[in-house]
Amino acid sequence: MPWEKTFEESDVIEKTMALFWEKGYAATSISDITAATGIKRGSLYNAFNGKEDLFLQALLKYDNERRRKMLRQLESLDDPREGIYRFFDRIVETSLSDPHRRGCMLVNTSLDYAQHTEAAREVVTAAFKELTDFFERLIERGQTRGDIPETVEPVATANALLAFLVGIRVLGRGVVGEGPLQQMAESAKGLIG
Amino acid sequence: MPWEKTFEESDVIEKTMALFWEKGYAATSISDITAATGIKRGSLYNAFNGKEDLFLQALLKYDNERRRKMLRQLESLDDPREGIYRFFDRIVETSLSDPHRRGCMLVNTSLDYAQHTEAAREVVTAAFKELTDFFERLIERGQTRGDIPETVEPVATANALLAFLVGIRVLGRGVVGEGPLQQMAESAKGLIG
DNA sequence: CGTTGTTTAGACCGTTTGGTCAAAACAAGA
DNA sequence: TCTTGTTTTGACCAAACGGTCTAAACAACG
Repeated sequence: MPWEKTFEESDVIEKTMALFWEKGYAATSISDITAATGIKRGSLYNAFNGKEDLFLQALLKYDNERRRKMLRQLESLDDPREGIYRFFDRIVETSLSDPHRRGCMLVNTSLDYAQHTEAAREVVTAAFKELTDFFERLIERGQTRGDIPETVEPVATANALLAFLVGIRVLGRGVVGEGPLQQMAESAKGLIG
Repeated sequence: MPWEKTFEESDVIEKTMALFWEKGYAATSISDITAATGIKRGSLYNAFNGKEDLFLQALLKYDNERRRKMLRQLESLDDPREGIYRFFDRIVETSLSDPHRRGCMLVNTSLDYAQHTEAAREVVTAAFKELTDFFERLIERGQTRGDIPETVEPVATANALLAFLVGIRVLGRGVVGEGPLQQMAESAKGLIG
């Protein structure tokens, strides 16, 4: 008896994500979303629970399809040090190649931390936790392989790399150009020799 | 013939600054401002040119009374390396002691770079330029005094310190606690030996 | 083909948005 | 005290906000 939806929910979320990513939560309106997706207002509210829910879905999609995917790829490399190197190369490259200068949606959201739902905050917190764990793990693996000096303290360095990541992604939104961004990435790599 | 204003413009800007600083441009409404200052709507528009102008004034006030003041203090120290050390100690301390977790208004604004007026963007750009110049200058002075190793490349390191600054201030808004923040500051100091 | 249960469309809701305006209030100079 | 030029006040504006709701459109089942 039912009737299939005429749109793919994940397509809507994908386009919605692009909006929240670029303009942030407060500056993105429901009308922006209906305009960008072609979905009519009523259908949107029939499929989702409102703006907050839409944002959470978008954030989860970003987290799954970008952050998680990237870490998975880099973790599978033979050389762990190379994993961290490539991580920062890709961060800089991604920042520069995006014409909209959207940066990283998780970093953007972390700045408005207090304004968001508990659910959204948990996504951000977990994502950053997994990032430092990723750095820490790769550092330790690099040390057992002899590629990374034993003088490098894994936990502290992982936190420092996180700071670099956030700094690069924020400044990459427009304040700073290609040169400085690359220098920052080189400094980050320098922390693990 | 005139009639003096019954409020101090700088007081209004001060309270307005606190709002924009905490919630950002888009999430702060004119009603928020009239509520916080007690100024009636019409008087506000009589004294200022609107929301964008209000934000610019607030940003300038922040830049002058916080960033400029801090750099001036630290630059007058005898030991330039100590200047950079104290800089990061104060950044962490300031981040943690603010119950509202507002971070740095210039950093917050830099994330919404594209959304702001050209005038506001110029303030941010100039502020960050002066920050890297500050780091660079202190590094060079530290090197001529023999306190900072000659192997430290002033320009690249200045950019790296800027990345740390931004990272610490963003993560200090809530995602991360005291321990990691201090570790990041220590890593920043570590860049200049 | 009619019933059933969902989706769609878009008019509609009250509230809030940034911004304006006319009239009243006012202090200082004449 | 009366004029003068600015400030204050609060009502007012159109537009946009997030969200609701009803009626029509629809595909699948009996």
